[in-house]
Amino acid sequence: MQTTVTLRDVARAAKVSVSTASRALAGGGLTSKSTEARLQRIAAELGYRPNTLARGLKTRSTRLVGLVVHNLTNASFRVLAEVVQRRLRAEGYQALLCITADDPEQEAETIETLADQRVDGLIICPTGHNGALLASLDASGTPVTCVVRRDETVELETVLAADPEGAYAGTRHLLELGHRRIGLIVGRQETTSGRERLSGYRRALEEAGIAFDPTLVHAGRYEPETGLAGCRQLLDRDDRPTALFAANHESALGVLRGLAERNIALPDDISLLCYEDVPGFAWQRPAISVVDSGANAMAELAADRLLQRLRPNAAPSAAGEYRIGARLIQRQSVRPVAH
Amino acid sequence: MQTTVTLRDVARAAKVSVSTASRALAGGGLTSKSTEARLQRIAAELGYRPNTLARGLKTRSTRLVGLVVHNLTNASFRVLAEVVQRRLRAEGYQALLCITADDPEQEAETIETLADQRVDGLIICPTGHNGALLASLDASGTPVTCVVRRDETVELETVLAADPEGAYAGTRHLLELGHRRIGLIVGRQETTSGRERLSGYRRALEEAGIAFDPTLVHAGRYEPETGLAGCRQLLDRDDRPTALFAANHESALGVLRGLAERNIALPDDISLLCYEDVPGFAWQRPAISVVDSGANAMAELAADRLLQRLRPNAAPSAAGEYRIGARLIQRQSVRPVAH
DNA sequence: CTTGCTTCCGCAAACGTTTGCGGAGCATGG
DNA sequence: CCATGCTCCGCAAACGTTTGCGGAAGCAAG
Repeated sequence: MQTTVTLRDVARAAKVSVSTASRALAGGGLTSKSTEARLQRIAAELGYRPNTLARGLKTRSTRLVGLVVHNLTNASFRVLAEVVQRRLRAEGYQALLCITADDPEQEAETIETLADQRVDGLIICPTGHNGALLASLDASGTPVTCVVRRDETVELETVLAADPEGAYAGTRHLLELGHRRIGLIVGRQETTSGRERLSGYRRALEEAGIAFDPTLVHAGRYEPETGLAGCRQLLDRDDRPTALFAANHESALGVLRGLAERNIALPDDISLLCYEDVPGFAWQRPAISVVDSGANAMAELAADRLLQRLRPNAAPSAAGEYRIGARLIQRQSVRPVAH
Repeated sequence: MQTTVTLRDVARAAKVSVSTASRALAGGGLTSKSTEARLQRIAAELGYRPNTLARGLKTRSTRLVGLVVHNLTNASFRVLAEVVQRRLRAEGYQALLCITADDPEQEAETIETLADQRVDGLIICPTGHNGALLASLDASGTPVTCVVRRDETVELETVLAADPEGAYAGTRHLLELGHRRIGLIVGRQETTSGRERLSGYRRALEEAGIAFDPTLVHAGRYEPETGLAGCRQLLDRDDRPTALFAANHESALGVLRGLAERNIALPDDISLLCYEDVPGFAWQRPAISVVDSGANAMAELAADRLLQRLRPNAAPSAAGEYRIGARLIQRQSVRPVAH
């Protein structure tokens, strides 16, 4: 039961006042060079570590930022958590990781808790139901940047994937290989990403002079189960699609299973393209072609933006929107259509 | 720029002293029922939220616990993060997630930072190089429980997978199907899990009266590259193994790739069993048989143990060791050996 | 020797809570 | 009517910092 050593102890050992000790350790040149050095030494010898609570109470700045995501299995969120954590730490911040399971209620509770903790900032993938809460946080001096998803009810700094372009590029890739009937398994249309990925798909189709067929798209949650359901539905048609475009990596897993169920071989019998890359896709067989949504870059940018606004000369929350470009990665799961 | 409402404001509005306000909101029956209700109401109306910093400073208890893992891509760590976070929150704690990349230096820094934040407890997968630091934390009243890996330099509460039994069960499963040459791809022998998984493998072999052949095992980091290298090495032998046992899910990815390189079909040409389950394995084709190391249960137990020691009537750090049983899940990637 | 300027440091207040101690009010029992 | 006990509340100190303000030295110039 070590009695933790406080600033008073350091000051007493150095025979100076607490204030001098504080200033010396802060090192802003507020004390003479000699006392500064001396106190640094004594503090080190005593093993002094400042109490962040007390400091935070006084300075109104814990160096904590909240990071809230839906889960950690989704690839975007996983890399988001990893790189944000790393970037923040490099700048002396700590990440407070929270998981909402995409549930507005949990999200609200989480945000409140984080506010109570007096986090300096917040990076969040919003559900879209707590805009007011977020906005008031941001307005009251705790910068909030949204990522991956946009909360449409409110104006906040947001960094997103270039989903329309990504989906466009992906379906266009399939079209160029001769595919005409392309099944799309996409996210719920209440979400930005769901809508945008669908719209990119449509645009590519229309440009190619192909009528949009709504029965070729299956929308649902980003889970393997929707992939499976969508796959079954699409495969049951008389005019079976020659290619499938799964709009996220988890639904692609379901598609894989669905194909296996019916003994449909990839890529011989059908082509599969997937939105979002994940290590397993590169390693498995056949390797899955993807359009990489740029989760890494997105995370980096989100961290950058927030850190920017965390600096002393903070610009007053510019509610900008940033887009991260997508990138097609060709592997083995798509091939030209046979005729 | 809202001026945050403090306890003083509530007290003033209710025309009582700050202390009464504090007690009323705490609700321990230290005030009359009526004032308690009245203050609850007023606090709610004013939107009062207690300042956790001030509270922590006074009570010497933030309700924060550090959670430090090597990364988030490894399945064990991912579910660890998810379930620990969930369990903690259910009890009113917040998780402070840190990532060390299995680097002792980053780990040391992380631990210090967490100590500075005055976390109430720590759940950590240790590198094994900062035992002293952890032990002193634990001794000074901040319970530390290790998970997944044991820090052998020191006595701390630890919850581990039953690796020897798991590996034993897995290779035994293969043996029962007639396999005699079983290639093992395993973790570095400096880690507990690496050694224990190897020892389980050996024991099963010896029980079956098969001589242990060190050239059949390939040890390395838990990464796809290790799996690939190991796979190549094992496949280059004249007497090629009839089954492969990949001792973690990431190396299994490498094995998959290695097999594909040489056009070796699963499970017709060779069997593959994998330690650690991961959603993709169940969905992909052929579905990979695994021995599930029980990451979920491990995480639950770790959280339980720590929470237990966090309770007021805290038992003085019992440095126990807990083991989580493994479970064989048969899917499609292993089959009886052909003769 | 006084004046004025610089450099360095100490005093004390403040941040927003919690909590030991004691006091006021009131009822109860002798 | 007094002693006693109980219930409820306020005073003030404390947790460990940071920081505005003022004062003590030191030194140079007049």
